[in-house]
Amino acid sequence: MTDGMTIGRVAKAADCNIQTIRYYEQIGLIPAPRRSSGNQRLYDASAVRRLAFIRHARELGFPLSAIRDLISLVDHPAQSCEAADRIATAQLHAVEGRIRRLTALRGELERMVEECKGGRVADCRVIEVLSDHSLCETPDHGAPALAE
Amino acid sequence: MTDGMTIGRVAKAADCNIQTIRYYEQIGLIPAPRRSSGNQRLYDASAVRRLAFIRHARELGFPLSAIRDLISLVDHPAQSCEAADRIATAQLHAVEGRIRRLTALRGELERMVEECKGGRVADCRVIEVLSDHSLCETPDHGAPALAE
DNA sequence: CTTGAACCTATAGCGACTGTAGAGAGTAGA
DNA sequence: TCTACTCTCTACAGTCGCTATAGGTTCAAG
Repeated sequence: MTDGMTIGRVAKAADCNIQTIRYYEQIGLIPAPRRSSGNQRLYDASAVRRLAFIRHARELGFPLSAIRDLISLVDHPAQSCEAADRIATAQLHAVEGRIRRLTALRGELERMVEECKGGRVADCRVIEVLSDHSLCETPDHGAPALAE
Repeated sequence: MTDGMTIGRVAKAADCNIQTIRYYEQIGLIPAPRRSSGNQRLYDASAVRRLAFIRHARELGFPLSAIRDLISLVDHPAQSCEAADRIATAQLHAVEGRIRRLTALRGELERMVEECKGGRVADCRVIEVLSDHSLCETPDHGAPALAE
């Protein structure tokens, strides 16, 4: 019943689309499953769990490289937590940085939207702010560098 | 003086790297500038302003498609502000969703790092959370829609 | 006139997918 | 059994927003 699920069923169960599953297999993030006589992939329940893990971590912003590391921890649950601690701490710092930048950004966007009340574009606060960096008071000194 | 700037000077002035400028030209986000006798691009001050506008919007997380729309508004300043407001509001919602999700994640990561003091991976909180979506209280269900 | 920095084009690569084409596999009804 | 239809297969191109490289040309200083 749980054994021998086709890729479509797994995709639904793990809320992950089919191409993405094949992509994860291709880059070695999940193991290649066994095949039916007609060469179709057949998964068991553990594949669904792993995919759900990956998708959830992705939704939370972990890059695949970090997920790869986390998976190798999951696969060796008896060892010390140290590596997981390191990964999580690094991830925590990254997340904190992103929150800081996004919070500054939210303030600016709120101000823009607030002041843009049906005027004409010529007076549009949104465009004014975007045009002049000095109008924006990022508490973050350097370049916000949205990326990452 | 402001007229006839080479791409390198413009890049410095607008805090935007050279390849990116050529890329923006290629995709039609900025107009192709005139050229010197030796085929080098020569920009005027308006190009710097436009690039600064684009870079600033990018830093704020606007996708190029939204920026394209904003530019067309800037180029037609007599019309209503409504479209700019819509774009900025969508971006604001996207940013708020991201902050919510990241804040939830930060909580989990903090707890994990806290509880991960020489224990074993088998008991690791973050892995547990990542494995089971129901443990996490993200108020935001859906996709970010706009940008990043 | 020579050197070296800045510029040119064209192309490939990144991460993390998504979409397509054209073929084969599996299933349900007549 | 035949047909119709859906699902899956591989392989590869495209997405976004750049960044990097290769191999050449132009410009400005000494």
